Amino acid sequence: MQGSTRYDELARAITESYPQLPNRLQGIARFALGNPDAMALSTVAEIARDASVPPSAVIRFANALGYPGFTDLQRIYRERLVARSATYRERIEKMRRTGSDQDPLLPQIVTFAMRELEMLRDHASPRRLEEATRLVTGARAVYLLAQRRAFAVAAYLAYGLTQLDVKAFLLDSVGGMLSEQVNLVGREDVLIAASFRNYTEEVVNAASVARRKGAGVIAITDAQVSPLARVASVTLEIGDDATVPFRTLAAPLCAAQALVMSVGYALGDKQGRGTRKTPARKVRARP
Amino acid sequence: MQGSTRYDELARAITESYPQLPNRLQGIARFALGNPDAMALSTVAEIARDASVPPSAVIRFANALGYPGFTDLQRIYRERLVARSATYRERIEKMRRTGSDQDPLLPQIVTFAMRELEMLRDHASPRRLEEATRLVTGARAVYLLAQRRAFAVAAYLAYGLTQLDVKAFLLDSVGGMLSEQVNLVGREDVLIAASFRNYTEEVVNAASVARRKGAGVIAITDAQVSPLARVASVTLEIGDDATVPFRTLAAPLCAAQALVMSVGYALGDKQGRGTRKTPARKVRARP
DNA sequence: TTCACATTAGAATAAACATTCCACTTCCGC
DNA sequence: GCGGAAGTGGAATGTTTATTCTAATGTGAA
Repeated sequence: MQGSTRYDELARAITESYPQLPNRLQGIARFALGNPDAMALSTVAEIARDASVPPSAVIRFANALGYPGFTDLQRIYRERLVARSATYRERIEKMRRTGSDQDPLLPQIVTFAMRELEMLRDHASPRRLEEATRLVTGARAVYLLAQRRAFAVAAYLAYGLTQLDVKAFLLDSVGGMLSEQVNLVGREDVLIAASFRNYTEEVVNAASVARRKGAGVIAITDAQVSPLARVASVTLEIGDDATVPFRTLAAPLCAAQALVMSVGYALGDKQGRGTRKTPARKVRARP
Repeated sequence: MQGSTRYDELARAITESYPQLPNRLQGIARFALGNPDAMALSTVAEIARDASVPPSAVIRFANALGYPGFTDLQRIYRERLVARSATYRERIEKMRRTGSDQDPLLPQIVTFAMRELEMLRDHASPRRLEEATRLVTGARAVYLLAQRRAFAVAAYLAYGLTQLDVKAFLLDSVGGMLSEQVNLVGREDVLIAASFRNYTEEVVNAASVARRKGAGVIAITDAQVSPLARVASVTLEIGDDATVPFRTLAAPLCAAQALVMSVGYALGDKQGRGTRKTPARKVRARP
């Protein structure tokens, strides 16, 4: 990752050219350095008012720095505002503009996966993860449910939780007995269900049934508005960036892994199977 | 820190009113929840384009939420953007002071997953992906094999390939009949096996058997030196950074998805099920 | 003091933009 | 099926906003 952003360069350029700038433009330079947020979001007129200059001076300021107009200058400030997680988004934007479907396939997929992971990081709520962890550690048994594309998530959860000696059962609908399997879920149990657009009806229905029976339901899904989230007790949401042309499973699986590891830590603390560290290390070694 | 911002309230309002919203507006609601930065900075036309709706629908969306126009709605998103960059600055400050890795769990996992994806991108060989694709498209049937942690990869491949009308069978060892299942693999078939450290013996053995019987074997594994790679016809390797303290499934699954999509393109071209573009788009829509 | 030239303010203009309107379609209750 | 209401897309509209232009003002050298 590079050390200096376009904004950093701009700020340096303003500072350096400041002495050569005409009077009025110096005033704007001071304003720009001191109010980058305003530069990003205000209109020329507003900035002019706040910096006590006429609007045209603001344009001339942009010109003096080598930009064709204020709009181009403002772009830098806006970038900075969203810079905290825009790296992969920008890359995707660029791919769309250049229309480079000719990139090798795998780098493309990796880029989209990265973007999804960024979304996950930004949307993730530690509180919800805690709640989910509490549900799992307090449950008599944990049932895992997902179909089609999302099935991999349930499969991983079954593996991970079983490794922690949690009683985890994969509702795999072998023999077409999904509804019978769902009936196993009782008041003291927890169901973890994963589903993404377009949401598999059976999964949503099953989650709904489990909830009505008094079981805790943890949803791993792409947005709060997903039908699965609506019937869940806790939702771990992945986030949904419309500019990503297709989905990977990277983010859902990381969310699942976070849950497994969080449960691992919690059990290590509670049951005192060794020190606070020891079980944790065990968990970290093979999650 | 205050409990809830105007943006939080807005997000909640969108989530709650979502079910009552008309179709088009639901699409915008999803976009708005998933792309708050875009909502803050883009124009109506840009948002409309990215959310695949006409511009007027964006206005109607704002109206539906009780705002006189989009401009007023956007104000909320801009507030958030400014507030957010402030707290982020604080966070950096704090991290520098404490110099600690005491991040919440999920951001940590995401960081490691991203590192793995970078490794995958750097190690990926387009040529090997092509070879694997050729094997799959030329096979009578494709068998998927993986155990324990890697099972999710096989599960995904089974789903993805089946979607493409490839005859794909998941060797799930139900009933403990793995060795019998492996005997199904014949000279004209292909076995895709996934395994990572520490390599599951059964998987390596099964791959070895399949190879001796004349079947093509595609390995998804972490390095060329893996015992699985040694018996494979083609290896898609993930790469292995020793500094990453634990593994995620992000990279293996992206590799699997690359294979699925590559097969999808190849079949689209070969079988001429529509134009060059049509099947590709279908694949991209739900990979 | 005067000329030449850069600087400036504010009006004029052009571009971008949000918003409205209307014809058309879809959906729902009867 | 039928009528009405709700939803939808796209063109037309009016507003906001950036930018340009011009006349006026300040500034420094001769």
